[in-house]
Amino acid sequence: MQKMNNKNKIFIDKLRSSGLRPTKQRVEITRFLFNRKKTFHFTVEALKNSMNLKRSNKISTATFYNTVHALKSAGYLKEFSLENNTSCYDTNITSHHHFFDNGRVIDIKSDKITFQKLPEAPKGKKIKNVEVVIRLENNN
Amino acid sequence: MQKMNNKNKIFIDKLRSSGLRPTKQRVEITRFLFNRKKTFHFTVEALKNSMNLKRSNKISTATFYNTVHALKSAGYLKEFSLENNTSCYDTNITSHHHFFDNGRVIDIKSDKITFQKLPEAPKGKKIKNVEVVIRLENNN
DNA sequence: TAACTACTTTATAATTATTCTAAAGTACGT
DNA sequence: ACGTACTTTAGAATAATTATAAAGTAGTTA
Repeated sequence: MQKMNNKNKIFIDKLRSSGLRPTKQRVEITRFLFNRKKTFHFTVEALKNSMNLKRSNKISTATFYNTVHALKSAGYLKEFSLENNTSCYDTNITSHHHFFDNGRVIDIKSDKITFQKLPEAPKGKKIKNVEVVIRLENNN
Repeated sequence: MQKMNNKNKIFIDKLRSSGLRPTKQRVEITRFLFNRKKTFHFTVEALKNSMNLKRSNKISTATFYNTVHALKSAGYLKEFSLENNTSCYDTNITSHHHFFDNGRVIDIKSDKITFQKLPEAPKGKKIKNVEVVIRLENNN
């Protein structure tokens, strides 16, 4: 398909290492997700709406879901559940925590939270990761 | 409706203070949830199946959802999202944390986790609560 | 207690997020 | 350029949840 120009190399590499062929649609999605200064959070539905808004040739829902899932399985995205039972994905894959502020999600750098005490894992198990959610509300 | 015998008084009181009339169905659901030694976790679907299994006169889905929502809004249940984007409710409303072990949820007493450092809330906001999820995996 | 009214229950339809399906299209090794 | 396995797509299917509206009930009032 499209030439493997340098512009897309890193996105194509992400797709390949996620086990996906770099199709036109997938490269565009991956570029949209990772070609930016700051990491961000998104739901698949929001991603779809946002990308398809300005397109005449819409990318299908299934392709969004497939691509996001593969990127997540490969470790390029982190997934977490929102209050309203939808999956939210984070392009920030470094270990970190979150503020939840009425549906808005804000990153907390890992070093902002440290533990004095943590429980042992039950026997036969070990800790895979520790995630903290700090729920916020308005003052007074 | 049914006499306000002592047997059901505490369940009826829970319903009343949740803004619900103590109907037969609601009292039965509330009794099922709170008439036990240990707290537990459930999804609405699981609750419904479990209670309706042994009943000839099934309680409708809507009644389960309505009752659980009201009890949760009144603070008698805590809600959290599972990985698979379904709502899980906890009859343990004391502050505590959770192990997530492949779909199984295990309580962690609040005092098993203490913090050395926590971030400030953004300006205009304050911390409502802090929830920790420790994800487990099998050894080696 | 009888009657009334607002709140409930219920079956079923609607909705939302997500996954599946199968036909038409495309990447890429040969 | 060819062929095959992988993709895209629209639309159907599924799962969890919420909405609807008709029939039933709680609780107040007479």
